[in-house]
Amino acid sequence: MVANRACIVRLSTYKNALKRLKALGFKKVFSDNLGDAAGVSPAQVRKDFSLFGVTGNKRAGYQVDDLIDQLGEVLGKNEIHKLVIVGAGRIGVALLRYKGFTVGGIEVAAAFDIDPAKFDQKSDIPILPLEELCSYVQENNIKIGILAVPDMSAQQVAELMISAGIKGILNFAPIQLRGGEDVVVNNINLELEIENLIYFVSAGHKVKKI
Amino acid sequence: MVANRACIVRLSTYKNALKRLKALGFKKVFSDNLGDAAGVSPAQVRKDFSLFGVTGNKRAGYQVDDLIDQLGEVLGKNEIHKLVIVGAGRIGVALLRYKGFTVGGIEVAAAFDIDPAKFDQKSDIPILPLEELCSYVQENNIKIGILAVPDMSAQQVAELMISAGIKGILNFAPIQLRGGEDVVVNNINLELEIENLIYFVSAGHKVKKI
DNA sequence: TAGATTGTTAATCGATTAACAATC
DNA sequence: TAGATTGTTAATCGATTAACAATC
Repeated sequence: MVANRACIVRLSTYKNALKRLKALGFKKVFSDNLGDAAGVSPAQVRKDFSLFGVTGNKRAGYQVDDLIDQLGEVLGKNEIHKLVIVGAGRIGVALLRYKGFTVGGIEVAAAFDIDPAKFDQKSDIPILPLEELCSYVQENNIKIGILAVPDMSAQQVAELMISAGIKGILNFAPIQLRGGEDVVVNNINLELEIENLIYFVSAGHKVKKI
Repeated sequence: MVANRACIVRLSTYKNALKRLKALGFKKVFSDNLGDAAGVSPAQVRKDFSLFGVTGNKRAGYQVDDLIDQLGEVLGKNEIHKLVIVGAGRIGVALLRYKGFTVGGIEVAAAFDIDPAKFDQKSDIPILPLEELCSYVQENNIKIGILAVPDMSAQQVAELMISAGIKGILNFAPIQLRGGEDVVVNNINLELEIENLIYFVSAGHKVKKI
């Protein structure tokens, strides 16, 4: 069996849960604890691990530190990954300033915009002209980009990113981006999430997870 | 069969796609077109519709306007829904100012924070003290809230929201919120999304959608 | 050792797809 | 009418869960 996105998402969730458990002083955990913390069944936890050769000790569960490390290995998170933000509007800038990334081995290298008023070449994380995107991405061997531009230009800018060599896009525009064979697009669509809440909150709809 | 979250998400996606098709001048569509626009199979489109009694015309496809209306009805989006934002940090404020909501029948009524420096009672969308959350939510009969506070206080603030009567939470904190029987929690976890991209972009992993 | 928990296989469950009769 | 597309049923596919042998 090949892992699907849902499974990889769970691996990340386990890792996050483990970090919190570690902060609470846990030295080892069982599939039971982890399932609880991640909101899935213990069988699911063990199954996911077995797909990736992540192992523990029969009868003795998993060593927290060791497990975090194994999961980081699978997820490619034991190195630092650089990314760019395209679009320095409200969302782009909020992400630019977001401190949470640094902890997780993710580094925002630079942002890009077309509006000269946004440019800020000297900052720690510079905001550069969009024309420089291509050369910057290539020179710094960046593979991941966050797309936070208005809907109308999203597809066009996405193509620019892809032509520059970006292979993974986190898309904030509420459209179905046409990527390409070897490009992964994950979407964050706020309105859709809220619409979804409205549906499940409205009278009488039974809640079903994920 | 009862619809699951994935199905409801698709209904929203169809509706968004329809609005774009409408803007392009389409008067009617076929399950084929819609599937393309939403990135799913035509059979899936028809199946989803049939679950909710959304119908078209044999041989003549679907009238765009009519379909948007039917979907809006199912999704409870033909009225305006108010929501509150809890936490007026970077993300909270970015959402506060986000214009996209107004189009979609979603209205941000107010935001809340504990920091007096953030208060702004006079603005169109006021930023109020957290202590007023409960009475505000009850007086305005609000059911949906966006949670954008730091991780450490997220669970506690969520419980406050729930006790005030909030039934649906869009959670930006990277933790598994313990909600409750009749509370729906949707999570947006930026780091997790990026981690996911890293995995699929890293050498040799085959891409599988959703 | 006895008891408990893993890792894995088999069983179940649910969602997607294919196919086709109905029909405009 | 003939052709095309819906709506729905049956078949397939995949993911989750249950169960249990292995074993620390």
